[in-house]
Amino acid sequence: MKIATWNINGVNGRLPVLKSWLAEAAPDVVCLQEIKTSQATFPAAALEEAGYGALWIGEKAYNGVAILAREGTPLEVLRGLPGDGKDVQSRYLEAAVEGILVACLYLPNGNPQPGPKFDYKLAWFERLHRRAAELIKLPEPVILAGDFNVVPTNELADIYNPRSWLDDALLQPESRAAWRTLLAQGWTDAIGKLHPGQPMYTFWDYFRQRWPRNAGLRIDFLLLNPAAAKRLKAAGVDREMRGVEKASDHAPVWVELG
DNA sequence: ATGTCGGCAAAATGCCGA
Repeated sequence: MKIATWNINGVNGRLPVLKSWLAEAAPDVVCLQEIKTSQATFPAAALEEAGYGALWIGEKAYNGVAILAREGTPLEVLRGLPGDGKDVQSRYLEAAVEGILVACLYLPNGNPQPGPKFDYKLAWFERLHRRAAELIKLPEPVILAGDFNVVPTNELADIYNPRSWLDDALLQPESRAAWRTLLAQGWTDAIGKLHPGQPMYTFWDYFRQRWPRNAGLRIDFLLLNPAAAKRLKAAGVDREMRGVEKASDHAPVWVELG
């Protein structure tokens, strides 16, 4: 069973790219972030034609997440991250597919920092800690998948060169501490586990020729609870999707569970 | 500071967020 996550950066503008990747990669489950569409304008019919049922939380122009499943619609478990009734941004969705609980998340970027956007990022992270602490206890496989907007370390595995990113919210000590607190609950970073020390970048900024220079960051992750980690067979990044015409600035990341 | 995208409002250009 193949489960993927992809920050698609606009699902409607990216539909041809998404459909060609679905046909090629044939994932069973896909978590999408930054669908950038209102609830009513999500391309559900086109994805249905491509063989995928969908759940989604839209938001006009910004954010938005979706979970796609081949052969049927995912069963919704939770819509929105608990803990702040005033948070109106569409960033979190949970669904069950073939016995696996999948949480699709788009963690706030947090720039500029310091400031209210960075405060929102850290508060959102704490809410995620609380939800994840419940999920990791479940006996069935659970996967937290998405764009976590954190570069865990300055190592080459996570970033080509931190120099021009040192003031960025993605590299701040507070963001990294929140990341480590999450992992310390017992989650397995699938790519880190199977490709230790390798530069498995998932995002290349549109600016400054960063894709041609492979000047990437690793900020999209699939985190597995112990039941899911036991079944981990393979993991990878579909880098070639960053090089196509009209590419998203992120590439798909996937795991294969046995 | 800059660079480049997607989406949107109100128009072929500027803004926001990333």
